[in-house]
Amino acid sequence: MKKPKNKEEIEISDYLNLLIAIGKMGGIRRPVFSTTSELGRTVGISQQSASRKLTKLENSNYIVRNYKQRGNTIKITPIGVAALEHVFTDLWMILSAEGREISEKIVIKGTVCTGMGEGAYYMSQKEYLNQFASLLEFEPYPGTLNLQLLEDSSLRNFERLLRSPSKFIKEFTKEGRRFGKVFVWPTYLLIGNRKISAALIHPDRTHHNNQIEIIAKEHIKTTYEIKDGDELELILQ
Amino acid sequence: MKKPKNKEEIEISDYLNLLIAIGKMGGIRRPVFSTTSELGRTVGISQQSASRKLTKLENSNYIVRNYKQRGNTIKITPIGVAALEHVFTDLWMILSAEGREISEKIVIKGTVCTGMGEGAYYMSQKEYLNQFASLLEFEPYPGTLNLQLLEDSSLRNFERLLRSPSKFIKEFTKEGRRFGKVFVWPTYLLIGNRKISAALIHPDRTHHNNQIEIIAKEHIKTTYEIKDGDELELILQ
DNA sequence: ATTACTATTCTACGAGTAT
DNA sequence: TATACTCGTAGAATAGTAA
Repeated sequence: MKKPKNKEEIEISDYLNLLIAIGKMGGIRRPVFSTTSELGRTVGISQQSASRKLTKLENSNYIVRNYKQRGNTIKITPIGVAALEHVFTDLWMILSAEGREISEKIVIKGTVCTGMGEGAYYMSQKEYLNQFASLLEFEPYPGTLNLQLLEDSSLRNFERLLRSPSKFIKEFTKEGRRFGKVFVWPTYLLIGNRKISAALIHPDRTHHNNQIEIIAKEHIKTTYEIKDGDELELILQ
Repeated sequence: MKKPKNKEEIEISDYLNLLIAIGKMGGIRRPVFSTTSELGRTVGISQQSASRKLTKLENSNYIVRNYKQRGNTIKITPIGVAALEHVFTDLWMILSAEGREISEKIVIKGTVCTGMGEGAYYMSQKEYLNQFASLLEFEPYPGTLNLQLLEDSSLRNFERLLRSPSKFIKEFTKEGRRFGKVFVWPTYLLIGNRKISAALIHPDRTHHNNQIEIIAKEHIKTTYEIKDGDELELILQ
């Protein structure tokens, strides 16, 4: 029988080592098998403490686990991943800040331009659209907004973004044609003083030029009266 | 092995929030001014706790600070930055892995050299030997193999290792002489295509030079016909 | 083997306060 | 104001052990 989940507030840093240890086993992508003794040994605490901490992580919905005969299968939940990503972002921000100012947010700035129409073609495939919808908080408009990156800092942030954690949609084949994997980073698009939920998408983590593609719920250009050459900012979450 | 000192050990995760808060103020690049009350408020602890934690961070060389009339100027030291980077790298690794096994091998490379014979002296104490045996999968030979680290990457990995979770053997007193705490990291020693279970031992998490000490089941030099100057690799688990 | 309970030890927190 | 001490206490960690 499932135990009742009493929502509990925990301080992530008290559990960071344990979560990282589980993550290193692969617990972010799939359930991994371990025991409280092994985990305790790994992070330098007792079996009992590991047990207690696992219980707390479970009650706070940071992990789910199934007890097997000799141990647990443990998987970090999206909530747990989000907590880890939050720490990651903080560290990224302060470790990569150059010069004096630490900006509260990581920003990618660019000017609106017109792409080759490929974005619209791909985004018109319902397999892509459905997957994007399941990853994001919105159903994207079947087209992309292209931004040309100008400043070095934006390019660097983009490169860094490519190496940072992301969701992605799976490749699929349709009518003999292969549609590849696409990585997705949820962001906000700053338009005037409005903050629009959006996502930066990119097919490849290892290559890029200075142009990026963005999807959002609406067709940005018409909905917000944006035209080529306008400068927009993307705020990473 | 150097005579172990009674130096203050801290667990980075207990101080992560505070270090991140200081980092957000810019404390990685320059000394920043703050008070214990302000820092406490920022991370949700009391002024007293912030004060105590700052003192510990200082004693562990994670920060330096100067007391002014109404607060401190605080700067995170390279050691502190390395600790933050270590957490960052861990998170980066596990959050960016795509369905694959996490298997980034961390390697420390060095050339065999002859130590001062202290290692053999310490390792000849049965209290040490017994404790090592209980922590490791083997009963160590009562002596150490010394490696001189040459490459920057090896030194960096060693520094990182020092800040990572470890087992340790407890200090003890014998015939009026104090034998200190020693930290232990199980590793593998690569000799040709053989992978020997070994352990890196070090008396101090906060200080090091470019020489490391390794223990294994056998006397490495005679068993594997190793001589001074030979280059060996240590693979961290 | 495990997990995780209870009892006990111990550490870390914050209140009060000296400087 | 500051920092940082002492100290009572809450809760975290571990030992012992049941299931």
